[in-house]
Amino acid sequence: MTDYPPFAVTVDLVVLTVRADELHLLLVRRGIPPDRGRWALPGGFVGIDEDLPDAAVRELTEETGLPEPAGHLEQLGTYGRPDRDPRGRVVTVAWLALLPDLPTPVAGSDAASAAWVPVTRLTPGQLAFDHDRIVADGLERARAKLEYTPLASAFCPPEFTVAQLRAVYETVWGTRLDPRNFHRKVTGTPGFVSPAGRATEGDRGRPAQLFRRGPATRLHPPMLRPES
Amino acid sequence: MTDYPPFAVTVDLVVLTVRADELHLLLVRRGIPPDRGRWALPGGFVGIDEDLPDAAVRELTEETGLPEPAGHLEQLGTYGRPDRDPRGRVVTVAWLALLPDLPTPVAGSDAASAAWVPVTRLTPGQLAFDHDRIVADGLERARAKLEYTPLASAFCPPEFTVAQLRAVYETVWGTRLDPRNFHRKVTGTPGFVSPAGRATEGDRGRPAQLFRRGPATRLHPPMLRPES
DNA sequence: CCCTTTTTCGTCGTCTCGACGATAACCTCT
DNA sequence: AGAGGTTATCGTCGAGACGACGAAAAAGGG
Repeated sequence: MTDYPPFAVTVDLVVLTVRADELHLLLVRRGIPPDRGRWALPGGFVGIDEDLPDAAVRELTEETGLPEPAGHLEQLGTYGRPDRDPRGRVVTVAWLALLPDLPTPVAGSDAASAAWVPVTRLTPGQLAFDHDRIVADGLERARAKLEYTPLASAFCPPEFTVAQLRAVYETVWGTRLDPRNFHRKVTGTPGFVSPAGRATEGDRGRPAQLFRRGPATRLHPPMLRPES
Repeated sequence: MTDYPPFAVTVDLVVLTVRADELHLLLVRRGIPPDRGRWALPGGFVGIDEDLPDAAVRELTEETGLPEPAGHLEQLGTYGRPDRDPRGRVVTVAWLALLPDLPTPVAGSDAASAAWVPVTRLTPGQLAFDHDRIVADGLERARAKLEYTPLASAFCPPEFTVAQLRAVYETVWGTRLDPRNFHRKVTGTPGFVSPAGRATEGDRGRPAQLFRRGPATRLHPPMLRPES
């Protein structure tokens, strides 16, 4: 190993959630150089004996303060431009996490100042390193995955209504969907959701049936987002 | 940088092509330990000042002997289990390449023994390191991408017929497709292919129109593979 | 000239989707 | 209690896409 170029390897997390009908991204304010004081993706160095998914889960639980990641976590991509980190050659493995809106406040161990930021309020050049591009890739991946997977339910609590699921699609895609056609599509696609048997109470309007995530891993046929 | 765990970073390539109505994978026989003499994915270490896509393109051109990668190259995923390489902590960034059938023989600089192997002849445990899993992920990615992108044309020469494109789908998916419906779908999807104006000569049957790749980057609606 | 092969164009029933009407089942306010 | 508002759920209808298949066009080989 002595004659191979030495790299540092990190994980960075694009953590998304839907709250108040807006798509939010988890950011931390950097407490150490470089880019001290700027907003960045949560992440950190991978341990020398640590597997990559383990490192991602560790960072996620540390930053969100949650014992168990209830949503979805998948590898997004690896970014390693030679000049992306002034400290040296750092390659980062980026991960995409989709979480339900957390009742727990965001306060991890080493994230003194972490915050949910609406993605509409992100401006180019705002984030440290190449995190702008990583976020853009994560958003595009999330939007695309809603089309052909049932992953929208990862943004929802264990039991949810069709309207909550529709709100996820509308928020992530930034479009409006017809409630009746959406209901037909969701309940008609086998394995998308399975009825929980119970219904909501106390809200406005007619009570809605509660559903859980179905066993399907893909949507056939896919839920296509409206064009333009 | 001195206090961060040192990693080695490599790139590995899942290079696919279609020849003789079979999907083939490019493999090299390892000339050095570990796993000396076993088949493995082409790849190598990333230079300390080298960008990741550059390293992938470099390895691809070295192994295939082609000056220009005519097909398609995209990042597949990163694999970094702590025990995946006995030499130490090696993280590899895997890439997926789709190439037309090469008239050039496969003979790279440092690949004394490289070969195209039909994917049907791969057996579990045959490849070095964790390359079995990387190949499986690459195959699934390629099969899925044919559904919603026009990437099947990456397996074809610059000018091709509808039947050649259909053969790609049938070979990669391992299914049969109706020639008439496939023709309607391909020529009816805007931007999938654009007519080259010329036609084939000398083959059996009616001459076929030649097409080039169209400007579309996605297929709307997607080309769904038949179920089961 | 007939047969085979392959490409290309049509047809028809089925399925899905978008646009919308209509009804059901709750709430709140008076 | 009843009226009105709000939301969920079910139906209907036409347009478009798809699978299964027939048929014509355009070549080569006997």
